[in-house]
Amino acid sequence: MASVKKRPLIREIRVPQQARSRKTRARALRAAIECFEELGYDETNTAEIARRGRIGVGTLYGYFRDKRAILLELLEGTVNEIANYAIEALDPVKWQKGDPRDHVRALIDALFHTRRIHPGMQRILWERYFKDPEFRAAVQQIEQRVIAALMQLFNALRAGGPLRIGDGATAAFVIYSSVEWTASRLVLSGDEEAIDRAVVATSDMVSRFLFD
Amino acid sequence: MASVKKRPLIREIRVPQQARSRKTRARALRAAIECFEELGYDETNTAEIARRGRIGVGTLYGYFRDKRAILLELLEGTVNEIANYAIEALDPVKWQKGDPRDHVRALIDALFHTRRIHPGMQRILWERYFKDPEFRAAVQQIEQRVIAALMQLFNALRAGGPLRIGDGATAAFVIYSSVEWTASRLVLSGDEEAIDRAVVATSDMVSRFLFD
Amino acid sequence: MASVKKRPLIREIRVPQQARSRKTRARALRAAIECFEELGYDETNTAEIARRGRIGVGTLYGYFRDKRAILLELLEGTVNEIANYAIEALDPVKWQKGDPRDHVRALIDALFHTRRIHPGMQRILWERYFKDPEFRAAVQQIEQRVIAALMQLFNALRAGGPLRIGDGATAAFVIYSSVEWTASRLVLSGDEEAIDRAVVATSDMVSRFLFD
Amino acid sequence: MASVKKRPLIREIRVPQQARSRKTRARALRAAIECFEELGYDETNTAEIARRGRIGVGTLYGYFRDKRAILLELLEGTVNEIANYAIEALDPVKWQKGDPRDHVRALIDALFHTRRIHPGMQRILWERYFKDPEFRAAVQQIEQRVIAALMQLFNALRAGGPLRIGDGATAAFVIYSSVEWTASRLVLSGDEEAIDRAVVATSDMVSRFLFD
DNA sequence: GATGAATGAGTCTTCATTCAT
DNA sequence: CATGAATGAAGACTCATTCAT
Repeated sequence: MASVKKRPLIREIRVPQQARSRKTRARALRAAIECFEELGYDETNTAEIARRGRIGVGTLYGYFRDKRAILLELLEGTVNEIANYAIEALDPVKWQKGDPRDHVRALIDALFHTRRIHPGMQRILWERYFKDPEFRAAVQQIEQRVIAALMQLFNALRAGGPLRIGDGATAAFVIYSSVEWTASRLVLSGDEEAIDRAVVATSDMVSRFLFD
Repeated sequence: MASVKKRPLIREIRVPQQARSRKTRARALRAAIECFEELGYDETNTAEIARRGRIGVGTLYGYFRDKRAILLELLEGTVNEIANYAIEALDPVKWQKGDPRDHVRALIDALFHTRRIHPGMQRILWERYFKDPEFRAAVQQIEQRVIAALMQLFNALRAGGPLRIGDGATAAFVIYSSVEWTASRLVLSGDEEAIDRAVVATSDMVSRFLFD
Repeated sequence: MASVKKRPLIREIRVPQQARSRKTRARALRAAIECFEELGYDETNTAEIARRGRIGVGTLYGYFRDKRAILLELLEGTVNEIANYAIEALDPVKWQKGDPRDHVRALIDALFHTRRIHPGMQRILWERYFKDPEFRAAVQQIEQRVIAALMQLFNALRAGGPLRIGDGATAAFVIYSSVEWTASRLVLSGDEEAIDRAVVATSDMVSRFLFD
Repeated sequence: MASVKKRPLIREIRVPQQARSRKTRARALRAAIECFEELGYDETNTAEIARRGRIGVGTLYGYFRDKRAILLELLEGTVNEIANYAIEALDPVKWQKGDPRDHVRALIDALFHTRRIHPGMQRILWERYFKDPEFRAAVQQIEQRVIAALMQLFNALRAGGPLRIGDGATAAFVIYSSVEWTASRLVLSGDEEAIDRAVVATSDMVSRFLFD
């Protein structure tokens, strides 16, 4: 069995306040990430997470609604982290100076190389994205924030000179999905040189799409 | 089962020659696609496939090694179909006449709209892609054929005038993954107008990357 | 299950320390012995064992790796028990006094009558012996201990007067297998008088073989 | 699942008269013996027998009531063959001349060495003996014939000089089971030299039991 | 007569989740 | 609070047997 089940749940989920409690919860998450990475989500059972976290299964269920909740917390954290990074980097103020093409390059380079999350989690992220509508909706909401930031940037850039794109929203989406996917694919391949080459190509593609 | 060890006895998989047999197998596949679409792969059990196909579970296992084999056949068929379509459309001969930008547009339009496979299968395709290394390898092999076709086209196009891209292999990969992913995402959304807009934007992006 | 590969995840087998746990495990074993006795090994399913033990199937699998492990524990225990009894009875010190013929008779009498294990298990023991090479090897190792004890006794007896046998190892094996088999056959028949008569005959046969 | 089931059978079993039919049946038996030998009874499925016999499964069921019937025919044939051999060799007329000890030796030698049946079938024979009461009863009937022959021989031998045994029936049973089992065990071991040594020891044991 | 496609009951085993201690 | 023993529903897969062709 796999995902997205009913939850007629009443159980109170503990929100750790004490230092010790926070630590226990963190241990659980660390153990979970280790398991998911190594084995995948479905292949990881809660007993294994508890064992590696040196806690009881019951304790696990004290901190998380269910197995899926652990994954979602991990995954949403990751997605948000990357999104926040991108959004910050897309701040129009930062693009006022210098060649926008260089900014494009720098951002894409960062996105392609900075893998804050473990590659195993990357795999699971996409797997769940297609499997779990609720999770997909959550991710899409985060993605919308990035796309909105892109559109704001486009508006700001238009002030400095015309962009080649007409429909900013669609352009933002296309650019976002292209970069995201190419990055994900390359992370899975693990080929560092291929990543470097792809940074160049992708930056060129995006810059030409936008600027000249 | 009865004894000690698991069966090394190789079950013969029935290869249908007779009309009746072909029909049974087809019924199984039709039922499977229906289930997978509606419920997802993991959530579909073999009994349900059999029931919808109006066949016995045993019959199912006469035609397919296991549940996974059913999915793989369906998925590989789909991936190949799309790949073959693209490869044919990328035939340099066809690009000799007319504006290459129009060819780009036409191909992307076709890829974004023509979804021969049910969108539910599209979801499962990517889900399995990240979950099942063996399947991933199979898909990547097919993808390589498309990328090779792209590179051949680039070479042919260079004869008619310089391309803006340097590293053809990387450009092909970047274009391929961008288009593929944007298409997949949009298919899932099901928003026809968004697809039309994305066709324009994606075509522009690719054309500018390649040509001017 | 959900994904692609079978579980390399090693299930931890519960080793009961607490009183409650010990009781649960014992209940499982008692239920298993009852089922095996009554129905035979292959004909017993794990659900039936669980039902009779008033425990969940899952609980069963918490204490035993699989169905076979339950049987092996039961069987090896039995075999060992009998073997240990025999080995102790074969202690040369005990044979120093009295007529060796009487010792032979007493031991065979005990072996033929003392059936600590249920006769149904006896049947399964031999059935598995021929079916399950791993189990057979385990039993043979235990048998070797008895045969070794026999040989030591022979050596000790030679001190008190010559034995008629030459090759001690072969004689030990022949005696062992003769007694073992005759006992097993008679247990199955359940005919008490036949057992008594066979004790006499077998003792005579063995004594004459060894002593005069 | 394994053995001894209900049979509310009505199906007519074909008794082959034609030469071709006899051949087909023989092919089935040959294939079955091959499978049983190689894989064991439970591990052999009817499809495999049919495949190796180059006949259809349906055909198989035309000649035999069920899978078990095939085994029983094979097994009973084997048991009878050995029993008949022994019975013939126990004919008192043949023991009139020469030292009875030599006859004992010769017979045991033959029984230990002559393995008309494949050793794999030997294993299955005992496995089924303990598993299948109906088969066990059939075998025991055959065994009774051998034991009866033994008793007749004893009576004849008493004419030529006193035997050491009192209860002929019990002695016959004990000797029979001892020899049978030792032979079976040794066949499984496959150690030719051990067999030779055991022939000597067993003959000595039996001769001393009977004669001096 | 021969065939082999079709059947579906039956089995072991896993694992998320609960709750008594 | 923490624990981990207990649970049992759920699922993939096999195979003896039948019967339409």
